[in-house]
Amino acid sequence: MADINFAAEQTSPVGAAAAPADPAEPAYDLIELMFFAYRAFTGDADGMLARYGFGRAHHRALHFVARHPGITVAELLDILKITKQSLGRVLRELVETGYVVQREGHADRRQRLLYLTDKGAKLAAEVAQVQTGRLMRALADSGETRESACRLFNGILDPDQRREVETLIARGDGNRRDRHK
Amino acid sequence: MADINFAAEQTSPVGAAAAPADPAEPAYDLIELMFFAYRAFTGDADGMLARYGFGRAHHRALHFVARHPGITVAELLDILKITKQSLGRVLRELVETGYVVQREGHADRRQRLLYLTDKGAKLAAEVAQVQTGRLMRALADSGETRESACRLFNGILDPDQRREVETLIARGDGNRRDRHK
DNA sequence: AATTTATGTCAGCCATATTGACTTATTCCG
DNA sequence: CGGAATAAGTCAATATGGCTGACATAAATT
Repeated sequence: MADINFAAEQTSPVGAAAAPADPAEPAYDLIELMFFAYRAFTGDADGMLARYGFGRAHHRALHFVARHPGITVAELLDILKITKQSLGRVLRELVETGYVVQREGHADRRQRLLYLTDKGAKLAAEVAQVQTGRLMRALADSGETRESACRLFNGILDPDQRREVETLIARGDGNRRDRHK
Repeated sequence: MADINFAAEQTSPVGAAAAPADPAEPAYDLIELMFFAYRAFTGDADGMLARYGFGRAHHRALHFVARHPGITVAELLDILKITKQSLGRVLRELVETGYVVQREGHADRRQRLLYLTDKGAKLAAEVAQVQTGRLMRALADSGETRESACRLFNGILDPDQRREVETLIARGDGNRRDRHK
């Protein structure tokens, strides 16, 4: 009780508002907006997947299999940065319920290549569509461009991860069946 | 096996690259950048707190107590959107290890007002500083302004949450002891 | 005095993650 | 060919952070 931090009571009388450009000043606005924004963002997927008895882990697996049809278990582990055991349970459930199928690798028959079933592709697309709606609305309401948003998010990554993530996203885009024009 | 989704193999021969302005097109770039960026962002706090035997839940409590000294348990629950039982465990550990103290409410003696100890304030500040560093580097590297980043994150929130979050952040800023100018 | 509110707590459950050890099938390599 | 390495799967135990439901206490409100 002797060492309570009386921050609130010790404020100086002169209150300056937002935007402290001082680099030593904690960017509480950005920190907290990140937290609340991400919670809202993942809430979309959480709610939709819960209706099928799945959790966040299932969604992540579903999403990246949707984006990289034929991905191997090892590659998926590398993206998600979880253990084989954790992914194993989730993947087994997705296979048992008919959202994902595994096929033997062509070149390397030890591999289990992952694909979505039609049912899985439909669910993944529905979730992606809702998330896209939220992000597009955010762009419209904020007046930001998609390019600037991408640059900002990319900048938040560790510098040595940026190239890797860019490549991954580009690779996913290359797997699209619905490319037009 | 009959209903595998052969998305990858069914692509049309004409591949258009990035930036589809089509609103019906899933914004996979933004969706995945959100995921990777948030993981990197929380990784900072996770790593630092783990050295003290704490997890992500402890960090969140610590952070919001730092920002709102004298906050009540009910208010903290409202911010974090978790149950009393979940917060209770985390809070007890933070109190037992001397990072948080509870004082009886002045007006309402049922309340337990939460404050950080000096030790707690130091840890919270250290984490906030590292997160701020990441976000400031993101702004610098992306060429975006802090204002545009805030607008974008705010836009990701549910529209009816935006005012509430803005108010919360402003209230936290009002509790700063280190306001200058 | 009765009710409501703020907080805390007990007990149990679930989801997601971890580590470590081990198996099986297959490929790679000397 | 045969041994080592690799891809995947599995068993068992553990930790964390959520949850529900039920209940207790003290203080405020009516």
